[in-house]
Amino acid sequence: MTRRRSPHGAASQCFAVTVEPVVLTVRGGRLEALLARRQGAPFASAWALPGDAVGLDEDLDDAARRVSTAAAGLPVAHLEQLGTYGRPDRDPRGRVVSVAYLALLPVGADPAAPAAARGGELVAVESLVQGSSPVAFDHRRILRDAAERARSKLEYTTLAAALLPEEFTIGDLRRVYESVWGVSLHHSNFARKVRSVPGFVTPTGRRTPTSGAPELFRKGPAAIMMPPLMRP
Amino acid sequence: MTRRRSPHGAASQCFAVTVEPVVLTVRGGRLEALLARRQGAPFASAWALPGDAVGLDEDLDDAARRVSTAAAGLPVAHLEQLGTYGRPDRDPRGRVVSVAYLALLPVGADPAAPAAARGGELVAVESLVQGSSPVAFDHRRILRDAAERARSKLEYTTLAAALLPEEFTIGDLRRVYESVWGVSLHHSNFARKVRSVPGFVTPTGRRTPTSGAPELFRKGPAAIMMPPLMRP
DNA sequence: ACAAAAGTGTTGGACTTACACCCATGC
DNA sequence: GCATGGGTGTAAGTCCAACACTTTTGT
Repeated sequence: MTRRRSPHGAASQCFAVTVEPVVLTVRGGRLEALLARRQGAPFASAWALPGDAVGLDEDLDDAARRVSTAAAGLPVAHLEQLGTYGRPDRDPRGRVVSVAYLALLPVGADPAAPAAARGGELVAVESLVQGSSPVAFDHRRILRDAAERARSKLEYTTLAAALLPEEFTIGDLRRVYESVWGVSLHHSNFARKVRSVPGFVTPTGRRTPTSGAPELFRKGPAAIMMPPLMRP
Repeated sequence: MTRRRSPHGAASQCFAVTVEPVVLTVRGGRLEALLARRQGAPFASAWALPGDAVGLDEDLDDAARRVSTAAAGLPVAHLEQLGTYGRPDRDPRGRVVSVAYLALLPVGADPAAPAAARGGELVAVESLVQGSSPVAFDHRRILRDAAERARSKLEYTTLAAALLPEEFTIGDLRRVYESVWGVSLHHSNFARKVRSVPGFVTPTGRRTPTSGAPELFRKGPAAIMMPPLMRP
């Protein structure tokens, strides 16, 4: 078996490494991503993810948290590594290896104001993935992978609560599922399922002052759902 | 939103990038991984994954295929990206970002001979993950993540066939599941489930010349299993 | 009263589990 | 025969999709 070449020996190569967080949220009943229009070449005026170079003494996860927080203007509610994209030709300026992250932002905390000041905008994921908008580099692929990861993780984890403010109703949670999956779910069967999963939601005892006075819940301690809540 | 610094501008940093394939196979009713003992410092004589630096014009997937093929002495039956490990202190020699891959090797194709010539050995994953053997760098963590990925992917994909030669019996397939999961499964219910999933296995019409003359199958076209085959 | 939001009850179907039993082959 | 490897039948249980219906509250 070939021994590993020393990473700093004569055979060592030099790569630029960036993190590319895909900050997703739900707005207007759709899944949206936080992007910015590129100012200069290459891909001028195309949509791009808010990436940045990783610091020489910075952990990848820390870099992703730094960049996603800066882009959104507030801390994200969930952050996980998505995958690494390193095709030699993916950036015409040179060899860049990008570690993509999936980040989720609560719906209430609209990043519009702080992010807009930095040039960031929320864009419907569907329009980007379908190819109806120009997207820089391989970011269309990254967006597609991020959306698919988010969609499938709603099935078997309690991640949907990360897309909601601290307190929410079962109906809010159902609308998150409906928005991310692009389907409509049976309200009563959905509520039965959610309340039957131990630790998915915990009741606060209080109610919203709206019609029907739905009960308010918090995210519970459970991280996974077993059996899962399947897409129709 | 902060613009991305040019990867080759003044703010650009320099990283070593490696691929670290975790080559898994089943032997002796256990899940085993292909490792080599380190020759020099750091972590001399500890077990390490067969990693190597990515070439400057090489795709990450290509590098992983090259390294896993070289380590095993034959092409792997499955290769997928597992995750990227980039803690600043993970290699005392400098900043190394490693893209880990999960690779699967058929049981019949024992890499013993070709790999042993290169210093590679198959080691039981359980003994490595539990901490009873010394493991270099953060490779124990990578091995744990790889084993968990393999175990969970057996549930909802048809990946188990990648751990078998081209033709196999339902019993062979069941023994793969039992070895990877470390459980025992009901033979007849298992066979019923496998044959009910469209495209999991396709019959060849031939039988093995052994007691009972079990029918031989090939891997079918389906990649996912729906509903999944759950761990007990 | 009416609309909106959520809880309850019930049915049938899909799937799983466990167990018992039968079939084919090689020795 | 009989051990080995596999296939079939069936009953109990779980879970879920679909539907109708009730309750609570704000306007």
